[in-house]
Amino acid sequence: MQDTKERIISLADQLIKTRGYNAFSYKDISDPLEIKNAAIHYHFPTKTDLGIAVVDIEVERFTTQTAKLAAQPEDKQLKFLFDTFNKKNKEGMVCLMGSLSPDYETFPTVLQEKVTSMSSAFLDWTAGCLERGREKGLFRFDGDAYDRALLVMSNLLASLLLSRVMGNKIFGRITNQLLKDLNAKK
Amino acid sequence: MQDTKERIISLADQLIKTRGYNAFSYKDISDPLEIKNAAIHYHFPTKTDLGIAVVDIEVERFTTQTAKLAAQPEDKQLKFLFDTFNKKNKEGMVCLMGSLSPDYETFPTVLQEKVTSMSSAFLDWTAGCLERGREKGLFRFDGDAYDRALLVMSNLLASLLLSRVMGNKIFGRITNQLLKDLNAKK
DNA sequence: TTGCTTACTTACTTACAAGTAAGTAATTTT
DNA sequence: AAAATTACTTACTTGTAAGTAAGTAAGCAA
Repeated sequence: MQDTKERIISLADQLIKTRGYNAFSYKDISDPLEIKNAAIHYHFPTKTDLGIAVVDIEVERFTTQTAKLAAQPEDKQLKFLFDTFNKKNKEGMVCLMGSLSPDYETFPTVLQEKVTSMSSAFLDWTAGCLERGREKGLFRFDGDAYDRALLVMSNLLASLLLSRVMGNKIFGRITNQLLKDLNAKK
Repeated sequence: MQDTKERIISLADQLIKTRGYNAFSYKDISDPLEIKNAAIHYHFPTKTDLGIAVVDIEVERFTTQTAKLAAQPEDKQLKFLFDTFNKKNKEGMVCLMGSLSPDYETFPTVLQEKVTSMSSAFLDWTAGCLERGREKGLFRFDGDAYDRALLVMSNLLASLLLSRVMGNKIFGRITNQLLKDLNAKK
């Protein structure tokens, strides 16, 4: 029955990405899973513990997925990142960072630190990918790779947020233009 | 005593931009203003009514401010937009769009519509500014002006969110690179 | 000067979020 | 076979969010 725990995390993950951390309650999880709210407290004593688990799983998933792609050319690797966001957009979700960052100040320190280190992990990977890709002539951009990674991440993150408000075609318009700008050709 | 109403809106605006819509309560307003929560309900029967007022004021402020700048060259106009965001960053706030969009699905339709039309107003203005600026040779960018406005808005919005999580120097790194990219020179 | 409106307060209610204490059935360990 | 552990449920408690009904003091209007 260990998969109750995984189902709780998975539903919490969904709820955060669709409605936001401060807008979901244990009832939103216990009802669909047909368990009692105390069962959630058994696995995750506090909501913060659950939030931490969601962030940890997200980072793990990102780490294993990107590790699998490490041998591929950097433009393919970056495409994986865009595809991940595109999938979220189709599902009506925003990314975990986009959902958690506005609520950051309401979090206890332990959760804030998790969010910050998740953000670092994403940015470091993206910066590395862009840097190596530029060296190989796969990308063309000015300035520091880390600064460019900040721009790319912020565009991806915000494109999901704007899509939610302005309709989901917005996502493609932003990412297409973003990819064109990075493209080495011409 | 009409300014109680204005103080309520102003505090709600701050609370949304620092802690998020679903994380503040009438008590967070009534305590510092030294009034009773029922006094807020007198002016704003529901929390939705208060949210709508906050959005309306934001759009009004934007409209009057940009109208004042209409005669200036477009690069100065765009600088005003960046300065506005820079000010929020210094105050530890995110923008209203960045705060409200993740919670969008938890809003009743009337508030959703307000958020969407606020977003439209910002994007339309930015697209117009970029388009005219490009024609005059003040900006240099590829593609549709509206698509470019989407990129600029998404970078500004997300730079405040990322700054919150990664430290507020992030804002300058993103916006500097963004302005360099748009700059017509070289 | 009576009545109406404005801007509140007092004192509730209802609902629900978060968490806990104690118990239990099923499995695993010793 | 007894003891401990796992994965829960039952049945609470505490706190707070959102909203409301009824009252009131001050100002103005006829």
